[in-house]
Amino acid sequence: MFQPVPSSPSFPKLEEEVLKFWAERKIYEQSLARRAGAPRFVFYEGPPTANGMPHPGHCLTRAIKDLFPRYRTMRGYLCERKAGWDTHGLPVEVEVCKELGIHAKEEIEAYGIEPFIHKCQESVWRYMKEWERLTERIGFWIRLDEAYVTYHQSYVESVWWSLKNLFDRGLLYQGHKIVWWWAQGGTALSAGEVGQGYREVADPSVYVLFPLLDDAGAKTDVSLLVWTTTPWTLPSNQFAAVHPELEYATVEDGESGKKFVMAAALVETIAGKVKRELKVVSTCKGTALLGKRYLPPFDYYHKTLGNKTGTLKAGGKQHVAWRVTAASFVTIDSGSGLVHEAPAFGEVDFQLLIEEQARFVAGEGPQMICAVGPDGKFTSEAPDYQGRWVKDCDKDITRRLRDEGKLYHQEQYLHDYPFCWRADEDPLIQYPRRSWFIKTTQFKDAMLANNEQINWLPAHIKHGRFGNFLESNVDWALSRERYWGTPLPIWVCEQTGKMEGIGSYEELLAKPGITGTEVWDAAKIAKPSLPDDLKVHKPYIDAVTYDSPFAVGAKMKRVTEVIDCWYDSGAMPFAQWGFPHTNQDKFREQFPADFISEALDQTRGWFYSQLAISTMLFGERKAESGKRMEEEESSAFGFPTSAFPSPHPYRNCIVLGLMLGEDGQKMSKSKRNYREPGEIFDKFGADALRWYFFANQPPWTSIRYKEQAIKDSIPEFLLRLWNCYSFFVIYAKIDDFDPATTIGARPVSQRSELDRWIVSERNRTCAAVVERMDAYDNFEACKRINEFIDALSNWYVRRSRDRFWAADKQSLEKLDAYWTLYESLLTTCKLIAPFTPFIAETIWQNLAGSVMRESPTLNREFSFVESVHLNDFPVGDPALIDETLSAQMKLLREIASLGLSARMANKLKVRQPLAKVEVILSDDTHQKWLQQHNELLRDELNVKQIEYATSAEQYITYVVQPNFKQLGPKIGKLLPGVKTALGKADGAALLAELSSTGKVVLSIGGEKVELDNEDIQVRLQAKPGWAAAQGSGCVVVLATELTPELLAEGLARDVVRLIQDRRKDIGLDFTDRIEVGIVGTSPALQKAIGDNLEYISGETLSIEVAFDALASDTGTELELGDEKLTLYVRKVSGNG
RNA sequence: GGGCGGUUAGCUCAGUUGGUUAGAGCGCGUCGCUGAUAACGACGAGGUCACAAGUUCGACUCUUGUACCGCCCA
Repeated sequence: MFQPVPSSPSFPKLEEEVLKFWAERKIYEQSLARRAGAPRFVFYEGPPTANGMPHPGHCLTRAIKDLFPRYRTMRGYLCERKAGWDTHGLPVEVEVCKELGIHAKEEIEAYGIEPFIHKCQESVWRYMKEWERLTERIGFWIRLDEAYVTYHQSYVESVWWSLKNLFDRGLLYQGHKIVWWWAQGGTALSAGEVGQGYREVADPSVYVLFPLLDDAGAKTDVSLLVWTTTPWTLPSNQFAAVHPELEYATVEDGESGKKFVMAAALVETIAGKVKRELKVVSTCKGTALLGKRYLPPFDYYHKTLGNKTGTLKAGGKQHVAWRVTAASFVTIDSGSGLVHEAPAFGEVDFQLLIEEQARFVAGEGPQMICAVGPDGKFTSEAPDYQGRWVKDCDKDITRRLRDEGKLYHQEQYLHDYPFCWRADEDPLIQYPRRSWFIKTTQFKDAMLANNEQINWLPAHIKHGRFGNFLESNVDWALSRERYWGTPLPIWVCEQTGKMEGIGSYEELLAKPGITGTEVWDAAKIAKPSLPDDLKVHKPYIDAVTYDSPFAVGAKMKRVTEVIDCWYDSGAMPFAQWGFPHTNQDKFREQFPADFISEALDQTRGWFYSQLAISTMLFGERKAESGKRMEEEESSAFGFPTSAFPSPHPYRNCIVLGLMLGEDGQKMSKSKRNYREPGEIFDKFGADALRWYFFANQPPWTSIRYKEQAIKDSIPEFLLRLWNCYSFFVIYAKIDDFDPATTIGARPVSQRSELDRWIVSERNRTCAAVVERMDAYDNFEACKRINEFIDALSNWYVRRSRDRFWAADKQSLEKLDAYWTLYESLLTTCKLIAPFTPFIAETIWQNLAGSVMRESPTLNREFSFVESVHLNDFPVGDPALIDETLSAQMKLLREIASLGLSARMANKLKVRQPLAKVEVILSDDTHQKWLQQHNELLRDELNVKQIEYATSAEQYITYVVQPNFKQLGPKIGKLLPGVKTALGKADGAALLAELSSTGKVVLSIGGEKVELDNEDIQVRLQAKPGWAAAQGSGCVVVLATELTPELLAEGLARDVVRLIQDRRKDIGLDFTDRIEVGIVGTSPALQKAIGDNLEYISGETLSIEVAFDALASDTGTELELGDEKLTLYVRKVSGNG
């Protein structure tokens, strides 16, 4: 028999019990075991970093990641879920630095790289417990004990293998990258860090004159008016850039007579700034200026290189620097329309240099000029400022230019500029650093083609944010000059500079003349607790050298860099298995992923890194000439690792929206605008949170975290279902309905219509949920589930109450009701299991568990399993779906609703019985069916009689409208005319014509239009003066006339209500008998009570109703309509 | 500055290839039920669908522009 159900359960507490049950019975493992050999549904876990506390945003990610694997498992797939942790990278180093109270790289080196690395390794697990608890508590089934970890040796070696592969294919190269550089700390900052440090500052904005040179190289009297906001970069000037399509003007300064070139559109602006007249001498397009040479403001480089030329690829020669070039980034929003270019100190400027270099024959183009050292101070190449911090020199440089007459104008320029987020006073500078790159640009088309095949949710990501990002692909700057990361596995010959890629530690050890491994051995002896994984990390790996194959006697030493940790996570599809060194079969089974999901911020992160790496390693390689990689690797791994069909490494990707805090701001720890996940679980439970995520909005909308909304999931969904469940168990226990012992359910076809209806709704819902969930649409699926629970609770149970309360415990109708509700609850459990796994399990345990325990025989019939999550997902039986019945019931509910609406509008409360309602249908298809349900409607609407009117002209008018959707494409412009004509015509007459001739002919603007039945739609409109309500296809009219009998009945019901309220107030049991006294009533009320005495007594269990005070009760003053009365209620002792 | 997304009821959000009465939940109001009961249910008020132009017989929906918000990048 079922266990009693608490009416107001503590969901958090129930959930904890479910967690215990899952763990004890190994339900997750069982769910996989049941699918052994089944087709796989591959899920990849995007590794979180465990060195920060999880917040509600992470809950969403983890909930979605759980939902679809659970669903697919129930649908029959084998879905293994391997956890993973992202452990490398700057954020980890920063955390450790914070702890140590240091920041600069020099400080780290002073502290010692070895102990620093140890601290990093320990730090990555700082919040692991919290993460694991969150993961388990939210019900995310994933193998935490088998998690992949990016710093583990096997993982690092997989990454090495992939990098060696790229290196061997010539796809890894060294170049320059302009980075945001913290000169004082000697380190580059990541984009995230730079973003944190923007402040509005006023910088000098200077307009400098660069005298143009003639063809012979002699100075002319015309200059370029060049703009910059970083005067300190002027000594490193290489070009002046114009926009080729802009209009430029040569102007003459009215005061000084100086002539210079600037953007024509800015002449007025500049004239205003200098408060002088600028006379336009001539104009030309930007293209006309291209190639013109000028004299830079400083001659540090110009004096030696000013006349240097190089050979162009296109033929001919050109000066390498100090000439006008074209750049599309030049605008007329500010400045002069000519921009000073020092390629060393800006990313776009550097790009321009690269493009210039590409125009020249190799080696003859411009070399990068840089008069600034990594410490942010001028080098000896700018002797006037040598050793001084560049920003400090802005003033001196400006003064000097003014003194030399090269400064045309100077002002302050307000803009956002990044500062070091740790050291507020240190402005960052853009600075070139040597860096390793991956030639991703070579795979742009392949990546785009791969992307094309991915199913993105929402769809706009494919060609929007992600597609655009791929279109503007630049080579991946892979290396980081840091400490805690996967070491770049390139060893370089100290003599020749030639390099080799290394694919594993073993491969390294096999090299001839290996030395340096003792450094690790010694460290391990000194500190035996060190994880062995550290031996492939700095500083130990750096110590390992071997004999150079390129020069006798020379050693191979590792380059110093580590790699971008995004590469680590992007390598996860194979590195999680240690592929190809181990687990080649696992990789083969688990590639590519069917499903991944992360938040929007991963577009340029994990979504990209995975796609890029996979495309390069496993994509088609016909573009590459030379080596036959496919053949080579086929033999090595026993199967080709290349040319996986697109898409890979993931097929479906849900891009989650960002979650904002309660105040609409980004969630941040310091603002405290969210609650710790743990508190949410304790207060509301994981199911409430999950349902809020799944059912309140599509997962990709950015949602504002709202605690109230999480709380609302409880009454709106969990409690509503719980009430149905509780209702069932209460009465099943009263009636001894036990599926284990009660005779079996009758076939659905033999049950009542209401039963058949809810069975149909149930099967419809299952089919719809499966359809939506297969399309990764949890939002719509939840909506369907919610509608079903509503139908179950608000119609099925409500309309079945009489049957549950029937006296005859063995009546078939009653048993049908129990069986139908029982089955519906069981199916609902399965249906909601992936969404709200806890409540599903709790209910299942009681409803199915008792049968399993008590009746093995019956259980064979049901094939109950010990957890709801071991079931197959219910897909719905089309044979049990009755669309007609569904439509009929919907109409019936609408009529009831309209009736109530009409009552409300006419202030006829439901307690007041009415003689009659008339229902007018625009379509009588279901009329007969409806008439069979008059009893139900009479009850719902409290009326004596229901009539379906045939001749209804007295109540309604027929509004005839064109069927826009049908007619629009056919008659187009005539439609408004048709609409007007139909509106003006007599609707009833039109319909009569239509039914007799089958068509209506109208003349619109001289054109004849013939309409048939399909071309029009009829709407009923209630005529004023009636208590009526209209819906889309029907009108309900109330008879408002109240006879004395009806009024008396209404009063009697009022009295019943008052007595019942009173019973409740004085805490009577529902079986207690009472005596009632009513004083101060009018004759009318007395008569009403007298006439309905039997009804009143029966409803209220009164053995006597008198019009006197009762001695033992003080009485309660009440109002009934306009009347005042005093009510006395007294319990009759001995239960009457 | 560029890219992407958003703006619908007091609040949080839906709105399916353009079709003429734009929905839900919460909150609010009115009422009902009183054997699911500190629940439950019904009904209602509340919208110039951010603004402006355009395409169309017809625009919340498509196009363009503007404003504001958010994210990413510079």
